[in-house]
Amino acid sequence: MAQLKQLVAESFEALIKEEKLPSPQSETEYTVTPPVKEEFGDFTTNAAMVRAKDFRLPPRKIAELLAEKLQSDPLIKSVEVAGPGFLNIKMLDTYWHEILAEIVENKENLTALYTHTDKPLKILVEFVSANPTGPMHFGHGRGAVVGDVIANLLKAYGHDVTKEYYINDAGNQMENLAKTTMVRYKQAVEGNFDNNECPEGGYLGDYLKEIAQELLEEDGGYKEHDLDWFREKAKEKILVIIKNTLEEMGISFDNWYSELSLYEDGKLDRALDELKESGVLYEKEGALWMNTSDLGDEKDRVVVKSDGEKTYFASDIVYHKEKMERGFDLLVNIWGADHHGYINRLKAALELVGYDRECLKISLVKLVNLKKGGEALKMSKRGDSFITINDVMEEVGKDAARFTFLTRSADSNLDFDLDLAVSKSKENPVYYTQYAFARLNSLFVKAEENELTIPENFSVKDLEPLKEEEEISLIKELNYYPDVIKKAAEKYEPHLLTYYILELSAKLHKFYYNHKVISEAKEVSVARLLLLHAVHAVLKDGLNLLGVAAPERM
RNA sequence: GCGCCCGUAGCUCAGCUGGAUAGAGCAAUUGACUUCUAAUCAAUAGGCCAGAGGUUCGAAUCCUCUCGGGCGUACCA
Repeated sequence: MAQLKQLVAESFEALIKEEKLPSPQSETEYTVTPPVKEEFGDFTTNAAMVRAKDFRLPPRKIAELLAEKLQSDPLIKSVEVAGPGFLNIKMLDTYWHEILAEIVENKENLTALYTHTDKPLKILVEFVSANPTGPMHFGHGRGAVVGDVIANLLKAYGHDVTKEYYINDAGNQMENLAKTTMVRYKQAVEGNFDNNECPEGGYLGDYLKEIAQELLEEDGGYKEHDLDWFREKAKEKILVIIKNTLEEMGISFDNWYSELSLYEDGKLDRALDELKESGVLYEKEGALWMNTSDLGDEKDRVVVKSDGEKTYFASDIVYHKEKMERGFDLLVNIWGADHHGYINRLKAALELVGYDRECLKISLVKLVNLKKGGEALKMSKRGDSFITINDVMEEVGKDAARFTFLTRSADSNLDFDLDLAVSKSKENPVYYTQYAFARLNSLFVKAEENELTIPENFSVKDLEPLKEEEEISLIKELNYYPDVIKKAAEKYEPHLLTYYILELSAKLHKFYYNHKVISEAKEVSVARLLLLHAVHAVLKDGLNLLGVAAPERM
C-alpha cells in the first residue's frame, strides 16, 4: 500500500510538471486502501476527491488524469474512475505473486515481516493483579486474556516486554482474609461452617473452608496460630489457586510483584519522605495529601490517613515510580473499567514523581456479566457463592473462552451466557479457525503421500499458475497481516487480530471448497501448496499470538 | 448532581483518525458430500446505525443536546 501511495504521489508530480494540473494551493492528505468491496479492485484511493480543492478542479477531472498516468505502471492492470471520484486500481497477478513469494520465504519466521525495530521500547505490561483474597472470578478472566494478548502483540511488534502481576497483599482486606481464615480453621475441627461467626467484610466462599481444612490436615490436628500466620498461609494457598487458573488459561507472568515488599524494606516510607521533602506531598487535617488536582484529577488525594495508615494509593505511587526506576520506557496497565476514575490520579502521581504522564498507558477492559439462561450470576468474593473462572473453563474450554473474550473490543460491555456458550460450542468461531488450520495440515499429509511437496528453492515463476479469484484473494488477505499486527499493537486492540484470523479462515475455506490441490497439474499443485503453506504459517502465527491452540487434527 | 464508556439485523458483536449499496456469526428458510476433513461452502430473508440538530461535496463515524444502559465520583481496597 505504501508502494501504491508513492506511485500516486509521483503521478501527481508528473502531472503538475507536464502542466496538466496546476500548482496545488495546498497539500491535503489522501489514503490508498483496499476497497470496501473486493469487486472494486485491489486498491482504492480518494486522492482525486480530497485534493479537488488543492487544484481547484472537479474531482472526476483529476481522477481521469491520475488514472491515465497510473495506467502506464508495469504492475498495474487497470485503473477506473468510480462514484464521486474514487480511483479503483487493479494490479497484475505478478504483483501478488511477488508478495506471496516474500511471505513464503519468511514462513518459518513471520516476525521478520512485521517486527519494527526502529525504536523498540522496554515495556512493562501489568495485568490481572487480582487481590489474593480469593480465586479469580470470570470478569478477571477477560482482563487476563486481553492483557496477555496485548503483551504478545507488543512483543511481536518488536518491543521488549515484561509481564507483571502486582499482588495486593497489604492492607485491610488481607486483615479480613486472615480473620476469616482463622475462624474457618477453628470451625474445620467440627466441620460446622457457620457464616455468622465470620467477621464483617469476611470472605465467605467455599475456598476458604477448603483451605482451612487443608491447613488443619497439614497441622495434624488443631494448633494455636496468630493472625500473621493465617494471613501468610491463606495468601500462599490462594496464590497457588490463582496461578493454576492462569496456567489453565495459558497465561504466564515474568514477574510477581508483592505490594507488601514495598513496606518490608522501608522503600515506601523512604519514598514518601522524599516526596514530602520535595514538596509533592503536603499535610492537612492530620493526613498526608498529594496535589493531584493541578494535573487533571478532580481533587487531591490522601496518601497517609490521619490514623497513620497508608492508603492503597500510597503504594501505587511508589510502585509505579519504582517501575520507572527499573528502566521501563512505557508502562501498560490493563484495568477493569470500574477503575477508570483512578486513571487521572495515577497519571498525575507519575508526573509529580518526575516522569512523563504519557509513559503510563491504561487500557480499560469492561466487566463481564456472567449469565446462565438469561439470569445474572454473582461474582463477588465476599458472597458465599460465586463462579470462578475454572468453572467456566471446564465447561467451555480454554480456546473457546479466550476466543470469546478476544472477539470483542475491550471497551464494550460483555454478556457471557454460560448456557449459550456451552450449547453453541460446536459453532463457536474458534472452531471455524481451528478447522481451517487442521484441514491444511491434513491436506499437506495427503499431498506428501502423493509425493507433492513444496520445492526447497522456489521462485516467483512457481507461483504463476495462481490466478483464480480465490487464490489472489487469499494472497491479498495474507498481505494485510503485518498491518493488522501493527494496528492491533499500536491501538492495544487484540480483537483486530481475531477478526483478521477469522477473515483469513473464511477465505481459506472458500478456496478449499472451490479448488483442488492434489489432483491438478503438477505446476498448479505446487503453486497452490506454496500458497497454502503461507496461509498455514500466518494462521499458526496469529493463533499463537492469541494464545489459542492450532490443532493438527480435529 | 458531575465525570467516563456503551447504544448498529431477533440474539452476540465488527465497522468509529469521515468516503461508494452499513458487515460477520448465531437463530430462520433453501441448496451442495461415491470428491484433499460438510466443525465446510452457496443462496434467501432480516436495518430510520437510540432520537434530534449541526459541520461537509459526503456522517454509523466528528460536534451539541435529549433519552436509555453500565461504571466511577472515600482519610475503601
